[in-house]
Amino acid sequence: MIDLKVIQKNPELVRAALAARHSTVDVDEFLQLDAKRRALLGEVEKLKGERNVASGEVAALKRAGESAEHRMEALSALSDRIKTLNGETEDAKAQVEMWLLNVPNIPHDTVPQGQDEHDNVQVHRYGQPPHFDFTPKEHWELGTSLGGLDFERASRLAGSRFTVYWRWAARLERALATFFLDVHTQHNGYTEVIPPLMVNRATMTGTGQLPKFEEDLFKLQNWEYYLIPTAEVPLTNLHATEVLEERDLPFGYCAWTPCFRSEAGSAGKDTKGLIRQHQFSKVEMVRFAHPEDSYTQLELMRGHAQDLLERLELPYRTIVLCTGDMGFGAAKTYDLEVWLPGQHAYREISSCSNCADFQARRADIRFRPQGGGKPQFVHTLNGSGLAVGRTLVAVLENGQQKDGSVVLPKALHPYMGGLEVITPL
RNA sequence: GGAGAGGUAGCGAAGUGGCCGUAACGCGCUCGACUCGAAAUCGAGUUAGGGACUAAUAAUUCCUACGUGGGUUCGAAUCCCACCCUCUCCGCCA
Repeated sequence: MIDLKVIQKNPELVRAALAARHSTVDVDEFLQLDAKRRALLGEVEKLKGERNVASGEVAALKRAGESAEHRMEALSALSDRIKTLNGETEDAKAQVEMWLLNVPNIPHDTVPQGQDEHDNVQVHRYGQPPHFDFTPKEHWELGTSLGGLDFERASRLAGSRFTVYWRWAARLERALATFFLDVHTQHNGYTEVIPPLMVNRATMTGTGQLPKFEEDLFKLQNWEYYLIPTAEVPLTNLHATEVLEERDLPFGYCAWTPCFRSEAGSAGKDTKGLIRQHQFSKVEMVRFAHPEDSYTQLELMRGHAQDLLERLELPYRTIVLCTGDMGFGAAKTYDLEVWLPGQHAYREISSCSNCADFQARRADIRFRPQGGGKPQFVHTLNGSGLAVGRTLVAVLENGQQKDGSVVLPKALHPYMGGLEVITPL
């Protein structure tokens, strides 16, 4: 949620920012709505003030043992008027809030202007796409023939966009996640968390999934619970409504959780393999930062994600998303794209965003300045570190040999019980 | 699922229709005194959100908030209804 005061004082800035994101939100309509709200509020507050004074007089009369009947009669009409006007004010306030909840974040100055993913800018690159003296296979072929991935049984159990992991694949998923968590907790100072995988509506609103993106979520029937689409949701909301201490900032949480996404609107996209699933696992990093420090923290967190790929010897590139391609809550986003030889393409494996105060404002996460003073909103950041299923894909496709076996990166050997090569059953 | 108790500031807690929300009292925190320094002690300060007026996130002033939402009333932390959450006991259960 962006700051109401920013829109009031600097509507031009907001208009420009929204245009850069192709948002169709109408700022002028909002300004009228808000003006109406304030006019109503001023009036109702004035009347409430009158009532408070008059009620005090009634109390004084009664204490003095005098009759207050005629005053009370007059007040009855005033109270009715307040009740009506108060209702109108509440309606106006709800409209203003709903508008604000549906407005995307304002991009940071350093974000490149652009229409869509073609205007994203590469900022970093690591490694070279490996050369194969045979035609590299795609991961679903490798995973299936090596007896690890089972798409057929998964679709029988559930439907499309699900996978059963057998044997080495199940172990590899667990190994990757454990490896990621170990690096985050032992080298990068993250605190490991196991959060709820189902959360309520307020939590989903806090990070920006609701009210705008309800169709992307799985919701339980007869329960006001949603399955989390990413651990960003529970981790960020861990401190909802809290006032943190400035000296504790910055700090970070990490969690390995399943993620559930309806993938509404991506019908036909990535229908084969592990790339786009209704259920996938991801290790997520979330950071809480001081507003003055959050872009430094974004670089740091992007480094944490990059480091994992380098430890796994996987070639990748990092791009900064342009204004037209950024997510709803982000002020700036880096995507890490890993090279997939089977697809002969770079594919997203991590997304690291600074949401600035956008989520903090929704979830009401503040910190108290050390010298005293009013609490301020913190800045929240989130990043994948990393998407586990997609990393498994990258490990398979990059490590494949001509005979169909897969050589595992050294960093994983201890996590795979010493296994170095995956060979057919 | 059954029975009971509770939800008030950073924490604990008092308050059962107006004199109690700039919220008693205690703890914590901040500043000051004492001290070589610290502890202890003493003193002062310490909720948030919104509106008006402003260059101001300054001063002033007003409104709102006692779990959430309704209701009764001239007036609700206090009375009534519904819901949420926490705790205790019982039942069930990985």
